Amino acid sequence: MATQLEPAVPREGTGRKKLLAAALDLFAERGVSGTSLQMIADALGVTKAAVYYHYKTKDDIVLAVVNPAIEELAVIASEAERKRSRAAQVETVLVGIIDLIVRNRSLYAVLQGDLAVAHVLSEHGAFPELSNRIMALLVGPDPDPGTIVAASILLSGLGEAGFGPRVADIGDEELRGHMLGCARRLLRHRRPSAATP
Amino acid sequence: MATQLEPAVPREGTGRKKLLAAALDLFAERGVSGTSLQMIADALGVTKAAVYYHYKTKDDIVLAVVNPAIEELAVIASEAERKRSRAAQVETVLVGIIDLIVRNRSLYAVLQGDLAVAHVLSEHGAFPELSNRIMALLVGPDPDPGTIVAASILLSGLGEAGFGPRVADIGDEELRGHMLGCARRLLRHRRPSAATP
DNA sequence: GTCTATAGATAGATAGAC
DNA sequence: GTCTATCTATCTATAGAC
Repeated sequence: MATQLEPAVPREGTGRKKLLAAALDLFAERGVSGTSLQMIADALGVTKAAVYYHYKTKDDIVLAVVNPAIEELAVIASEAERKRSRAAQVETVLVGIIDLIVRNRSLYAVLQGDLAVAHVLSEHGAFPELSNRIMALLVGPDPDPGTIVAASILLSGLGEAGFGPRVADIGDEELRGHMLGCARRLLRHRRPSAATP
Repeated sequence: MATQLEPAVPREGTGRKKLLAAALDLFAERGVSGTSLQMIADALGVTKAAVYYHYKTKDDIVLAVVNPAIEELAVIASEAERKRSRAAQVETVLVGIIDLIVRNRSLYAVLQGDLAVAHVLSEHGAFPELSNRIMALLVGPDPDPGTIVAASILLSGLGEAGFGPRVADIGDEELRGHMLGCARRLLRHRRPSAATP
């Protein structure tokens, strides 16, 4: 099930949990490259060495912060790929991703907006492939350039907009609805020649 | 006039021009915080000290890279604010920004996607105010949350999508058209109660 | 599990020769 | 204008005491 009630990265907890929450806040505010282990340690009120006890490298912290979102995305993609109709595939991806974004607004922005994260993921994980799967689900087979542009704008825009200050005071329920509306307006324009079976 | 034939940051030139072009490439690929002055110097085949001859600080380089785009944005905003009808204001902003993005795809992504750039601009410039002006032109007075969400998605999405690898092989003319289509689809949904005079 | 201490590398930045 | 040389601060990361 893709829809959960808790955010992917808990705001409170002990040890690693608090560390990841603090790191996420800093990553979202200053960027991964702009965040030092010293800042993370200071935010927790501990020393750098204490941080290194939990994670061996900075990359490990980045991966640990971002991993819950990636796993949820993988679940969403698999769920969507099991649907038979194109419309159901698109709908499953949209509802799943928007729910993920709204539930944890800064995490998705860090995941897809930070170049340092992209760099780490391209080395340590299979995220590019997952990203391609999701894009393929959105645009379908043999997409025209217009659909590719629309889907690119949508995926980037949703992630960044969810974290932006202008939507900060919009409630989860309402934001979800508006984002879904935007997504459908963007993707549903003219149907190509082939009909959906 | 907002539409120019040359990109805002020239690809070739001498001295400062080449420096800014190299810096932009690195900023777009690794992020500002992930780019050291040594990398910029190496890209030019010179030493760090040679870079410091042209610009006193790293922030100065960031500002110099991003400044042409900001100036163009200011021209677009002023041009749009002179229009009398809301529709003309929106159209002027959309055409101007999309032209700017397409003409120099990585520059706008760095300008609005990099947290380090945002940090520098909030200290050294009046970019937040300009950003608010453009947003206000897009959403109009007393915007409903749905319009704010749509405009946020649009502005973030256009910038990031213009630089993305998926649209890299789409020509300028065609990309411009698709982006304009997406923008109009996103912003033009239901009209509020007030009619446009 | 958290600390001190420190290594080793690299960051941004400066002085002054050429 | 571009260089060598160097400074200081900070970075990631490790070793080992408590």
